[in-house]
Formats: sequence, structure tokens, C-alpha cells
Amino acid sequence: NRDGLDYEVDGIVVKIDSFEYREVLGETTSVPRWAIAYKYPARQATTVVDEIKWSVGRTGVVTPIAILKPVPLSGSTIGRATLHNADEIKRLDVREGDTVIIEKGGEVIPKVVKVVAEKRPRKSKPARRPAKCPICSSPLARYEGEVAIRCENVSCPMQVRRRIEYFACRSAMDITGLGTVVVDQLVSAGLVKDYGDLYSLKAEQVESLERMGKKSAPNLISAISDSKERPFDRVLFALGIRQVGLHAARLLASRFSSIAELARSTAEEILSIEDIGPIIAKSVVKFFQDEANLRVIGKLKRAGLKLSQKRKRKGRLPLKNKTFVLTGALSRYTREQAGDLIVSLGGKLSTSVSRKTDYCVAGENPGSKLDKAKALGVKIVDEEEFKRLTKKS
DNA sequence: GCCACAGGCTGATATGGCTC
DNA sequence: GAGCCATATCAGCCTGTGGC
Repeated sequence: NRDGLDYEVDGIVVKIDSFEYREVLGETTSVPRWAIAYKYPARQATTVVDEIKWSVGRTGVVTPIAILKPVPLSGSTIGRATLHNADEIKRLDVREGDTVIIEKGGEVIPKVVKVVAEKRPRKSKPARRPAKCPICSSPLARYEGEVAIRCENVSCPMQVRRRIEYFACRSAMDITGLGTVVVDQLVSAGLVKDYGDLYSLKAEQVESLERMGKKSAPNLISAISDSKERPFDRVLFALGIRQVGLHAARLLASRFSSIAELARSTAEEILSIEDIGPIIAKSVVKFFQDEANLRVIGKLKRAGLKLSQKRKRKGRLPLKNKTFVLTGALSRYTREQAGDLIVSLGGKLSTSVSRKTDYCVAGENPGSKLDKAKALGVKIVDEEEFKRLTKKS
């Protein structure tokens, strides 16, 4: 019905006002021009804020977290909720000791919705943002136009730990067995001062750590050694250059064939890459101007990591200019494999759905991205169809 | 300058598997 | 059995980019 309809699935009412006909990937199809999905309201719970803690991330951003009296909500027990930043604390006027209403956004993420003002303790004081880093006591800075407050000490022990964790994480060097706790131990024991030191670790050194033994120590050393095989773009991502995530790292790797070439490049040269703007370009240049970063890269080079790549010959790119979003679990591919496949065939992988998305690949238990894709008229494909699309090459 | 879009960053819980 | 890690899923906020 071109004029629109309302329908109901499992108690969820979807209203479609009208349709239009669009050319989607060579097929003429009808898509809703305007639609609203009515969903169940999020379930809420009431609890008390025991404490507001401040955590330090790898970039030095200091983030407030509400430590809550544990309360069951939507199938899990909530004990913490991010407060995002000092402005959010001010907006909510949340204080230690406050009774608050919480809910799980999208049934996953705990969120403080509001404070129950009438239950506020008499002597409560407004939460104050710290003047010093909670870890290293360095003064905190807040730059004009930025919401975040930052610890500027690049040697802050927490930043060092987080950078190493980031370097080792799955989407970077993918070092199995090197998680938060092991990184903490390595840094505390003085065995590692930066991620470059990982490659000179010996099994005997690791063995002496808590909960490490004759089996896990060699496993960790072997995992670190295996990571030397990660491709150039992953190494670039793992370096932790600010503003350079997986996507930007791939773009840089497609333009520069070695880290030396990238380090020599000017902001203008970097800026000439499509989708890279002045902020990212400046951030890359600044990274390679830092002596400490160059020293760590030296360690990586001596360890034999892939700091260069051969120019790729461009084969057929059947997915060229097509943007994909993945939601849910696929049975034949991990998310990473599916993403790599899309990129290798010329496609673009995105994390959020928009009108510009060409395909939403929906696996088992898809999330809200599928709803959004449907509402925007994005072509939805299942795993079989995804396989056919990628086989066309 | 405004706006839409995309990516980056930080944070959350649950569960299964592995190691000690 | 305890503890840790990996994995999966997503939110919310912020920022960068490019088009108009």
C-alpha cells in the first residue's frame, strides 16, 4: 500500500506514513519515507550513588563513574554507570549519597536518568571535578571547546598501562593473554615501560608474575611473537596516535608504504588523503615529532614488526564505493573476518547506519542497527546473501 | 556556518573457556 | 574453585569531515 500502514509484531507497533520508490543497488524497491517504531519503555530501577570515581584513559581523559549500590535490572546487576564528563554531572546534579533512577539504554548500557531530589541527604555537597589526576596527581587541563578534562602527564602510570592494553587488544596487535591484569603486573614489576618492551620479554621473567606459570608464560611470549605478523595498517592503529582508529589507519596505510615515509610526511601530504582532515593530519605529524614515540618505534623495528608494506596491486573491486554495516553474529565469519573481506573487495565498513549505508548485514541476534536500517530503507542482507555478494569477485 | 554522517573514545554486563 | 581473558553487544557523548 503506497499510502502507508500501521502494523504490529509481537506487540511492537510500527507506523509507516508513506512510501517512496527508490533505486537501491539496481533494484527498484519501495521504502518507507517516514516511520516510527514504538518500543517498550526501558525498565528502570532506583539505587544509591555510593561514590563518584574518576578513571584515566589512555589519552589522559579523566572520566567520572558512578559507583552504585548493586541493583538488579533487566537480567543483570548494575553496580557502575558512566557519567561521561563533568558537564553531565552538573546537568544531572548528581552527588555522592543521592538516590537515583537508572535504566539500561538499549537494554545494555547502564545510565543514570535522574536524581530523586526529595531523598537527597541533608549534608550532601555538589560533586567537584578533581584538580589533580587521581593516579599521578599531575594538574588536569581542560582546553577551550573541549568537554573532557585531561591528565597531561604522558608518563602517568594509568595512561602507560592503557596504551599497552590498547596496543595488545584484538583489533590492534591481538596479543592473546595480555589483558588488563597482566599489563598491570608487567608495568608494576618494571618489566615493561612501553609497548616496545613487550618484544624483549623472556618467559622466565613472565613466569615470576602472579598467576603465571610454566604453561602461561611461554604462551604469552609466543602470542607476543605471533603479533609480529600483523599487517602494517594494524601496527599503525596499535601505535595509538590520537584520532587514528582502524579506519584512519587503513587510509594512511593505503597512501604511505612505510612508517618511515609517513614519519617524513608533512601535514599537507597527509591532508591530501580523502577523509583525513587537518586535525588528524596534525595529530599524526605531532606523534612523529615526539622523541619518545620514535624511540618506541625503534624498538618495534628491531623486534621485526611490519613497519612497511608492498604496494598492493588493485584487483577487481566488486564492492567498490559500497558501505556496509554489520549487526548480529555471523556463523561463518567473525566480525573481523567479515570486515576485512569487505575492505579487501573495495567496500567500506561503517559502525553506524545512515541513509548512505548500502547494505546492513544482519546475523543472529541483531541489534538496533537493524531497526535503523529498516527505517531508513537500507538494503538488509543475511549471511547467505552476504556470501553471494562477496563471491561475485 | 550549519548540518548530517561517521568515527573515536569510554564505559557497561554476561558467559564460556582457560589456567593456576 | 577462583580468577582472568576473550568475546559479544551496544549507548552516549564528542569531534572531525565534507557538502551545501
